[in-house]
Amino acid sequence: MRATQIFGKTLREDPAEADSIGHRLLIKAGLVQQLTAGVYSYMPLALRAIHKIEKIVREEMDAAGGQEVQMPVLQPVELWRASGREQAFGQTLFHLLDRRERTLVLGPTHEEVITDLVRRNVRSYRDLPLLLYQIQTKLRDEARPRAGLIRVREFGMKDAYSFHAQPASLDEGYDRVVQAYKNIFQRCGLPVLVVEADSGAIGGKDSQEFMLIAESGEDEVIRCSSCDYAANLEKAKSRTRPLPAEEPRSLEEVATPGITSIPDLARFLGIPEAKTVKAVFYTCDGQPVFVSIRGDLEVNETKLKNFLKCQELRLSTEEEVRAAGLTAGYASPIGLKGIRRIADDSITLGSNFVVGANKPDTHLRNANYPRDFQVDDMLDIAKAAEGHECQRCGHPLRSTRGIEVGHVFKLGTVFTEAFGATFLDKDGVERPVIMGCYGIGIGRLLGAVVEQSHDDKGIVFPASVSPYSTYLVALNVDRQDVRRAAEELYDRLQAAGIDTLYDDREETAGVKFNDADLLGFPLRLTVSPRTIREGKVEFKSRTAAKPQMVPLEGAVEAARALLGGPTA
RNA sequence: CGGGGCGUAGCGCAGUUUGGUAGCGCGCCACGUUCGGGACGUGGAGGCCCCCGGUUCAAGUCCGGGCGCCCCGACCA
Repeated sequence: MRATQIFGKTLREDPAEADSIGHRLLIKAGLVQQLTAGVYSYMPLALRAIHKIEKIVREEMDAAGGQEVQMPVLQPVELWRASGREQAFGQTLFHLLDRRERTLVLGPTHEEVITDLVRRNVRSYRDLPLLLYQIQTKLRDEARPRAGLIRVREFGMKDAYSFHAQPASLDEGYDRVVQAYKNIFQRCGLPVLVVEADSGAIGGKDSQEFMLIAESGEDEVIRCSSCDYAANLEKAKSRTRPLPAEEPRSLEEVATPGITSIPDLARFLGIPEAKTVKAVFYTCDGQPVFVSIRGDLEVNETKLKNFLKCQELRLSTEEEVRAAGLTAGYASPIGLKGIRRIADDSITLGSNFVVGANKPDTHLRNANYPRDFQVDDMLDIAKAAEGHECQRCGHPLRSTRGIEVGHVFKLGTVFTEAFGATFLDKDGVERPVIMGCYGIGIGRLLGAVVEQSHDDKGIVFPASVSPYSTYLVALNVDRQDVRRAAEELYDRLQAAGIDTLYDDREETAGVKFNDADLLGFPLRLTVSPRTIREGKVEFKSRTAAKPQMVPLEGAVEAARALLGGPTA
């Protein structure tokens, strides 16, 4: 492709509405353009990168035994009512009416459609296992699109679904896809971390996310500084350090005027925050829930929500707290009645805690579970945090941010039971098909690559996903000898299967070199009066500090060797 | 949904306080000079000042309403 002909060009100035580095580079390099919030057009260069990513994805999915299909974006809402996910997705699900006033939705994902498809086509255990995948546009009316290609409302996604007769087969298929994903990210030049993940309201058992560690990432990842434990904050567990054992003392009131927060309370009484028990009030689908947790910890709302199995979980309003007969700031699990009580198991790791007295300006010392109060349920609902101990090895945990580029789930039979997708096993018994699902955001992957791989001059594309492998610069294109040498080299590169963007514009050297750096293809070749005088061409790798000269006649071979074979 | 910011040429922005001919830089077109890290000169094209309504002799500017975009938070199978 010639730079004089390509659609789209680089920007000289930084775009105004780009926060992350990756987003800024994508726009400045002219790769993508926003149409409306969270909706982007892909320019020819970006699309070439996307196609290369998709090729890698297809190769690895096929190698894992996948078969590619394509399912509709337009879907009847009834499918979503059948699975219960019209509610679960809520406003994120795009709805529309057709001319006959039938409600359709724009697919945010395809579990419903694929399960329906499998129901119609799978009868016997002999039809299983199956791994089906597609690369299809997804639409989600996100509350807040942001960060360029990272969170958008319309995006390309590779989604795959596996179907099995036995749990062991699911485990095996799941592992195979995980390996395929590792291969895909590695081939795209992305160092990803596989972390344990929450599977959401309608999830199954195991779930893992593939995270690119990045400052601009939306997710918080907790990982061990020593062993390989890593998890999304939503899922992460940590070991809570027990407090030194003490003889239980008797309960006594203490005046704490105006002290309503744990930090104030600890300071006022001269005790560590861990010696207090914090009370947090939630409203779970309209029902109040009283949560107790050791004062040095925070509630992990995802864990709590999963346990309560509710649609909506939120902090209670002041009115709701009052209506439940509680005194905000001084609420107590002691003597509590008529409200569901949940506690984090951290309250057993210590004794003689300070808790609220359920009357203003007063707390109680020496509260001990279960001597002084009981709860309905006790489980791990604590948020892991930097500095906590790893539950596997005891070393300190670290917190980092990450971009989720892939997510895999063992769904089990949640969907197949809802849709009646069953098969007959060897014994002639009808069973629900066991299911797994696996996603990779294609556009997000491109965004992640750029976010991750750049320097102060621009993008540094890994060769595997670079729009072109080679940027051929001709300087002084008005000179016939330069023009001829550059054109000839361009032809030879193309004939050799090396995909090349040929900068034949009448621009100065600075403009061309800066664009070459900004676009970040792996190899830059320069033909100029200076080089052809010696019968040479200048080679510069995007990551190399200095260029080197290569004879013109050996240039194609040298490029091929550098790039590791044909690249088109 | 709560909080904040912004809508003026393709892009980045000034002008709005105090109403009076719509500007700057980059980019774009033409010609000339330049030619290895975002050159220079001369000439030019390009505007629904987000939209609707109001006030006024006069509105980019003031008033009312709406829409859009961005950021923080909530939310995010």
